[in-house]
Amino acid sequence: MSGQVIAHLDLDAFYVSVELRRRPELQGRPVYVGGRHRGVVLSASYQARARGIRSAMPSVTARRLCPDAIALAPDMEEYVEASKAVFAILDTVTDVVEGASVDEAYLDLTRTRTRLGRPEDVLADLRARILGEQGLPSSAGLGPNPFVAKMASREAKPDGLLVVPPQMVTDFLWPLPVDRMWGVGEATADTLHRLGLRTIGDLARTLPATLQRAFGPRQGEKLVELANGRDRRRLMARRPEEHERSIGAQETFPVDVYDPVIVHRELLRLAERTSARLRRARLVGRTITLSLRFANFSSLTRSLTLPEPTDLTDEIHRRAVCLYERLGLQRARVRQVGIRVEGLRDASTVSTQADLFTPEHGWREATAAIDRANLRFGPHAVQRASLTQDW
DNA sequence: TCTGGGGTCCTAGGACCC
DNA sequence: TCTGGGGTCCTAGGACCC
Repeated sequence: MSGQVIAHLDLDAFYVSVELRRRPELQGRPVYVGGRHRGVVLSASYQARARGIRSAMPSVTARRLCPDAIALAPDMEEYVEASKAVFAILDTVTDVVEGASVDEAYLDLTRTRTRLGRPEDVLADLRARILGEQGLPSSAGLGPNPFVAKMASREAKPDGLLVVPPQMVTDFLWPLPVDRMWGVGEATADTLHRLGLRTIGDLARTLPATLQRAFGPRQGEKLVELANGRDRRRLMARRPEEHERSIGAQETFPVDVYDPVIVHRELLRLAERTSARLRRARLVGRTITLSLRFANFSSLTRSLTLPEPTDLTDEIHRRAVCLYERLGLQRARVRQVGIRVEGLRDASTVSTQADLFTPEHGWREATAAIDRANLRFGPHAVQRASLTQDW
């Protein structure tokens, strides 16, 4: 295990940085990218953060905190393009680039020294190229494993580089507050605080059995391992979308909805989005999950597993509606609905023979035609009639 | 007009099978 | 007369990440 050299590279305020490339006049101002209606802040400039704006904060709260901040609507296509360009730069350094999301990646630099020189110089050069060629600032961390590299890049932000040699790992980690640790969210932090544990060092020195009682065997052990700077995970050379285990879509209504007819129609839209993505990825899935969030923010999920996997809009929609109807909701105020398909397999491994003798056959042909038309003429060129009606 | 949308992984109970 | 044990699948929920 020893001797690994892992880097983590993370683009700073990614969505905002992409926007600033094309609107340089906003540089230095409090700017955030966020959903407009019932949305949250997706990315905030450091000037906006100085005014208290944080990602995942409701947009209305951001506006209240800083009325003169500039709010921008997200442009995901642009961000995905920028992300691809950055990954192309990372690919020039090593074969082992593990994309963790659109704006961060792990790189294995264990074997690049003879070819490229010191890892910290490689990283400095990468950051300079990403800034020079793409106009995007980034931060990077270097450590003996992915977790330490990630923590290092986090502490290096913004626009920094932090190297944590193996013998410095505990000196680096242990003074940090537990809630800064990757893998510790709000719920875990609350429990740790109740146990009197405030720093990662406190956590590292706690008996594993104590943590396993509080968090379960796996999570308890994981916390102790990470707090001690140990992470045995091996990187995989791939993009995040290359190992998808589920595909889904969800939508929050502009206003809470009572009418089941509106929910049914939204489920059709979501089934269409989900199944189109399945087909594009040439995947089929067996388990269909319906999720609901209500006005009071409580939520539930219901799922069912089909005998054979599917990628058909109609099948997914029908099952989702069935799950919804089975709940027997009366006058529920629905805030959000979602559909997710899991148990994914390569579509080519699944026989479609049976379809030839079932009514589904016609649907498969029709669906393929709709997908082709939408590819050529845009996503909404061909839609089911019930989606084109007004509410 | 508080609280998105895309995901991953873990837990836990019951069914079912050998 | 109490009634094993393990593995896998299914379902529901929850924590976490960006």
